[in-house]
Amino acid sequence: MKSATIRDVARAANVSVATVSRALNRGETVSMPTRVRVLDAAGALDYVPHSGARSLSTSRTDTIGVLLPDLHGEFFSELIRGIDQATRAHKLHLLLSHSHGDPQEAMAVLKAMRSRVDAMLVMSPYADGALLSGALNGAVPLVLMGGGGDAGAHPSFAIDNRAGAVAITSHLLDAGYRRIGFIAGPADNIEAGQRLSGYRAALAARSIAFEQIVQGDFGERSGFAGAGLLLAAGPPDAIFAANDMMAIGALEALRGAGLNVPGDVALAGFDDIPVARFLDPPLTTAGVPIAEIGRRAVECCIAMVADATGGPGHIFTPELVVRASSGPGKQDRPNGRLIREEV
Amino acid sequence: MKSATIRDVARAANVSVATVSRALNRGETVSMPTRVRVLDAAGALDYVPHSGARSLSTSRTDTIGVLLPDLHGEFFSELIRGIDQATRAHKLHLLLSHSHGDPQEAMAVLKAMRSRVDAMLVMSPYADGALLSGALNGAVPLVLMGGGGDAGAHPSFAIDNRAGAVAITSHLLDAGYRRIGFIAGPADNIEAGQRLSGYRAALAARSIAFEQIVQGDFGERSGFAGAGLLLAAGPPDAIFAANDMMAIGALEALRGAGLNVPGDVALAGFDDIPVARFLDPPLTTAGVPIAEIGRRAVECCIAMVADATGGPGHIFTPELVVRASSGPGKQDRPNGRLIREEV
DNA sequence: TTGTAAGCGTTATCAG
DNA sequence: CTGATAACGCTTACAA
Repeated sequence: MKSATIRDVARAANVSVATVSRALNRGETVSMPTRVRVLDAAGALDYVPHSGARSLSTSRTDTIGVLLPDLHGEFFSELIRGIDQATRAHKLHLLLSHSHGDPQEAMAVLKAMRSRVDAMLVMSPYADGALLSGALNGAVPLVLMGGGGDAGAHPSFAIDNRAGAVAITSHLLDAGYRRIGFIAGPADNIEAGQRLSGYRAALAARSIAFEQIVQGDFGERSGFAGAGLLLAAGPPDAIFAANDMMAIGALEALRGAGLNVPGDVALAGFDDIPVARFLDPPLTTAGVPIAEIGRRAVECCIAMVADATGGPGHIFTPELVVRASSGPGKQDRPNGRLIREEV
Repeated sequence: MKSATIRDVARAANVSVATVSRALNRGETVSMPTRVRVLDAAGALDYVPHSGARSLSTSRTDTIGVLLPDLHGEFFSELIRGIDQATRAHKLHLLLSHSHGDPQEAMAVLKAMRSRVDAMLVMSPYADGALLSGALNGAVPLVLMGGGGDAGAHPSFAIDNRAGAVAITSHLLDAGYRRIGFIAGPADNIEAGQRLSGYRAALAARSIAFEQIVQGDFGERSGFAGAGLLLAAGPPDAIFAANDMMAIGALEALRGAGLNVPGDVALAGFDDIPVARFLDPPLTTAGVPIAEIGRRAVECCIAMVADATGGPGHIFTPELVVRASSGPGKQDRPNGRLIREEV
């Protein structure tokens, strides 16, 4: 069925298209009777304005574009949920895309989205802020999420990864663990770098010499492999994975090696994705208000569309979430037996 | 920076706008030199076509609209990933929204999206197919995912929930469990209903009288509560949750009650979300090719845009995925001791 | 309060 | 091979 246009409605209601437009939008000056006629006609014809035509005329799209580095896993699921909440609350549409971390692809996507959105919300964990700005070229406001981009030029909603990693590492030290291995995130990922730096800083602050770092990529699989490497190198008594997904993989590896968590090796992650509390044992992690970051960033987008400044963004400080995976270590156990031996 | 238009490019390249358009699109008939001039000018001006204007002219948006009942959890994360893969492969955009299962809201969203997309991909687990078709009113092709909608009128990509539930239940029976409790999904959810029906059918087929059903809503929390109810009613020796999220909640409840899985109570879910294999114990479940459903559905959308029919859709048969959570039950254990007593 | 008409940026038709 | 020009559907001065 061919869609009705504003002309059809005008004809049906016996008014001009201008009157229809006025009656349907901010009907400043339309008499009650005509307004009713128009609304009835529009309803009867099942009229829906052509958004392209409208955006051509108003140069607004009522759409926020979102570019994420990935869509995999609960972290992004949460983030999208927060973003969706906010866009929906403001009756905006959500155009979603991702770039497997490839800057070239990210630029291409940004250009492709540019004419379809009022603002862009980008999570780019790489040092490509200039590229992104270039692709957008000031055509639409840009709001950043995560540590990447050049936060000076654009509002940025990020987390204090370093502080979070310091908190986790210090917590493990406080709990008595001394040999703490670290499964790092992707090498060129800014947030991953900050977490690594926090791990190191916390060790240095206590003059702990033991430091063991393996490379991961934020995926479960790499957590599994990373834990394997750490174990092979002489088991640490705790493993700190730079995100929860890798911690899940590490947990699997520890289990596979017949090691008890936290009895033999304690474990901690980062992000506090929803499933973290349902692991066995529940995972100690750095809690990040994932959905809220999305919400706030969208609201900043909206503000920028309105007044072009939109405010400064915000850095969220992760909250230390202690669960059983970093419970009492070996040295605290009664009579020193390994828990797994008791099974 | 004000965006350049096709006229700016035309001026810069010393040609007409028609030539620019031809050179940039399927440039059937543009001489090499002019084409180069146009491309250069477009590049220099950082020209990006105004998608609204284009869609006004071509009556295509190069966008697929996606409406999901929810965005929460790994199931939808996976689904979106599959959808995104396909849209990206075809250089289409992805307009995402959701409707907390509220049919009225779903209709409103559909109407709002209608003029912005070439096709709609809807997962509606409720019996509101007619409403959806009504909201769209034939303006754009509609492809369904999941059991809802009226699959007769539109291509539908769904899973055989009943067969999956029969497979899980039969597997539990084969493993020696006789008192199998069921945590159901939302009452009005069609897929949930099919799973319930499969559970019952499998019990009936073996003439098992024991049947215990509690109401859930597909969320972790309801799985936790549901398991609590089942335990209070006299512990079953196995629990089958209608999806993995509820199984995760149930696992938590069992753990909290000091029960061993599968030693005291076996557990099974449905969907095989990625995290299922990382639970402890890994979860027995009905494997559904979540991402593939998304991909295939998008491809069907594309086909429908092209030739208006797009083919019949597809019913996927879930695969029984047996993991440790439904391992040997009590009766198979050496000397009949509860495993948890050994701990 | 209502109507007329000028854009908005593209594509496509039709001449040249 | 290229250039005018008419849509496409809507909003918004400007007139009436």
